[in-house]
Amino acid sequence: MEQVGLSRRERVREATLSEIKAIARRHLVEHGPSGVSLRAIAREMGMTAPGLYRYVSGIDALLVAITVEMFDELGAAVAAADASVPDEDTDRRIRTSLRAFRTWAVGHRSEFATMFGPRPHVDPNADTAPAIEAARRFAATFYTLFDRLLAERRFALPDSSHLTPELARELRSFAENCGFSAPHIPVEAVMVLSSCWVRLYGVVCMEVFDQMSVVMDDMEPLFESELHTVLTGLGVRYEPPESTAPTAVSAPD
Amino acid sequence: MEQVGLSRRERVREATLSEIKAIARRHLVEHGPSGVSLRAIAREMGMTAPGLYRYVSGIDALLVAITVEMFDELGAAVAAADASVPDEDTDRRIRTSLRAFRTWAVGHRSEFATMFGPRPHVDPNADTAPAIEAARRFAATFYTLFDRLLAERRFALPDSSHLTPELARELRSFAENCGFSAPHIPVEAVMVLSSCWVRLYGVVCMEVFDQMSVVMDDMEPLFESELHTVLTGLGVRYEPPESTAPTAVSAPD
DNA sequence: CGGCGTTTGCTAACGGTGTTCACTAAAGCG
DNA sequence: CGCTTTAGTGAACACCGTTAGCAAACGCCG
Repeated sequence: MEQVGLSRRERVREATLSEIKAIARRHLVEHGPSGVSLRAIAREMGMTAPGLYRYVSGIDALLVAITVEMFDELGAAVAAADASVPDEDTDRRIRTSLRAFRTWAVGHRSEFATMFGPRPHVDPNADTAPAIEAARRFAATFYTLFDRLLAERRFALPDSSHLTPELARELRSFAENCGFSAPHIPVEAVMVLSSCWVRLYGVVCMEVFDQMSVVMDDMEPLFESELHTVLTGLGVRYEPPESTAPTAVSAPD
Repeated sequence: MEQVGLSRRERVREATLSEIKAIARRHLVEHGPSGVSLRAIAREMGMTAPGLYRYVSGIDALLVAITVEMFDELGAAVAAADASVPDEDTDRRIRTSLRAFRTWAVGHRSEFATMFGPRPHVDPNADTAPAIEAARRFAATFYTLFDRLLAERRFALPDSSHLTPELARELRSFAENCGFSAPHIPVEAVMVLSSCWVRLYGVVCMEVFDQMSVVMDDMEPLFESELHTVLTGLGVRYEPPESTAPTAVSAPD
């Protein structure tokens, strides 16, 4: 990327750090979250564990670091999908983006779990700020799309009858802290956004976390069904996914 | 419970096994999932780690065992809540049961995470069948309530226009394998059930897994909001929770 | 080119983990 | 009482994260 003004030393340093993160990432997908160990990484790199401490302050920090990368990667995947459709076709852009989210998730289960799954008892000294920032960046992708829908007045804002003061307060806090909504966005809209996100997050978690696996072997139809009702409620036209083999994680060639 | 015809030996055996599980459970809530270790448990019991292998085939099996207990406990909590309201007041029973689910979840985050969170790379030799069975038993609680709604024709079945063959197939599989629906339940109903469950599962996961924590500090209003729309769609009257301090986890003892 | 500080990586060590094996001591039973 | 089954131990192996001290390489600057 941008290692222009870096001294030779800094360049090789950056390179080994990248290698560390890459191997960590691979171990994550191959052996699960608990399968990421400094010693194993060092072994694979032909060095010893303490040496890694020159690059990473500990295993927790390493996990945070790769979490950042994964959020960026997910964001890039979604953005790429979004960019692959004509700019003015908002409806298709949204469908495509959301499907890209699910596709990435089911194709990267371990990653998704560490990004969106339970945070193990996090000790206060751990600096998770970068990961949170990365998550925020990722979310922004969807905010802009949603903003567009809002601007186009695609859906009617729900009447604020069942919108308790407490909920309104939380939604306002949400809108303020999450970075988007520079113009004062109505809380009702934030609520619609939350509700939609809850549903899609819910299906995807169910699928990735392998709930239901005993009882249902392909979750894509259920995702599509949720997507359908969510989009409809948002005033976005639903269309089934374009061919490309029903679900089967496109194992081409 | 039912240790009637057990020899003295079997009784004390059962007792130590219970102690093991109890300590494991406590370590789980106090130090997180990775904080459960056979050596620590043994130490606390005044014995050595290998001794535990007389009772448990390994740490994975122990985790499965306590997962079973946790599902039973969650099921009991929900059932107790359900039983605490007059039998004929279906609406309130449903509200109470679902709120009991969330309350238990937020009050037992580590447990919820191991029950409903991502399953770490599960090696095939692990026998998770008991946990799955326990989960099934738990789910049954809600099936019966839903069955009642269905019998009372509380809500209109969605038209099967956007019900693709694939979705229908999966829903049928769901209905067959999950044990309820002895009478042939319409797939449309199963779909409504799935959709509702997805939403509530979604909010609760978001809350327990601490997504949003940066952006929103009390998730109860959002849960209530989802509950509202879910119930309304189900033909069940929504009522706000009965006072009892907004969220505050009813610190047990 | 030589010197010298900085950076890198090593070894050794401590304390922790799961798990296996061989063994003793106790408990139960005929 | 004697024999069998069982509970529990100790030692060992192979891992893990992390710290401290040290030696070698690197790169800069005179």
